Amino acid sequence: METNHAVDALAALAQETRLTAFRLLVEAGPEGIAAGEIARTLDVPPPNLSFHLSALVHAGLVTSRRDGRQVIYAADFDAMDTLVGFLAQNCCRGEGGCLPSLERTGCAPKARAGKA
Amino acid sequence: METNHAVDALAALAQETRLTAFRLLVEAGPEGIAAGEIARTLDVPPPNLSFHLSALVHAGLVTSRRDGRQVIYAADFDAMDTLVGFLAQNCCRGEGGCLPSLERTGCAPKARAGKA
DNA sequence: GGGTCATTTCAAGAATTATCGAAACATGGA
DNA sequence: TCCATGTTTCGATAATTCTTGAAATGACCC
Repeated sequence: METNHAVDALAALAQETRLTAFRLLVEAGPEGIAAGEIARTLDVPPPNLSFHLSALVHAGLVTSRRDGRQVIYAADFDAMDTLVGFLAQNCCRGEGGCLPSLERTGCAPKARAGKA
Repeated sequence: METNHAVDALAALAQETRLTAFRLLVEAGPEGIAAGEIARTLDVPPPNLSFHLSALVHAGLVTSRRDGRQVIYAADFDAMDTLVGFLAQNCCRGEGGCLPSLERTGCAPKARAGKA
């Protein structure tokens, strides 16, 4: 991941409405949520939300597809993995155990017996 | 980690000069680097860099201490761990293995035999 | 086609953030 | 004390981003 791309992704999440929307999409899983429902849940005017959602799409963190009249947005989990991976590398340069928080989240790769 | 704090930390890293400076500080380790040296390395005017460094300090990602005439900045690894942990939780809600990239970085907690 | 719902685009203004040069501040040494 | 060095603060400007309401687009149903 290049620095520029990382800056874009970080900037996309560095805004309250967008971060909250993204968390909502992550919770919703691959099925995603319609734009209107996000707007209602977050109590954000639709044009405003549309602006922020397209920022997330532009940053590659979210995908969109049309379903009838609705537009469904969904988190791109691979992109998030890439971003977290980038940050991890910039946090500890590969020294094992430098991200102890990950133990609590359970998000790290499954432990393999004997591997250090 | 509250959403607001996460937004602050993300915003701090969502700028090229700051992200580059932070990577430099991570590479330098706990000993840190003097402000002037960072400015020279990044070829950024000192007042400009000072502005960005204080943004990183304000976000809690970096610490500063004076050493004679110089001010030494150092990455706060705990803060970075907290941020990555926050993102991880917002990425996969605790489902194991949702951040495969971490396997490559080697940053995740050491695997424990038998633990899944 | 006409009507309605869901969403986006547009244009303008407000707010925030970044950059720059000049000046101020702090430290150490002559 | 005076000077030199390293860094920050100040003030102004430039650039970017956010918000808002109005209008446009796209899809469905009659």
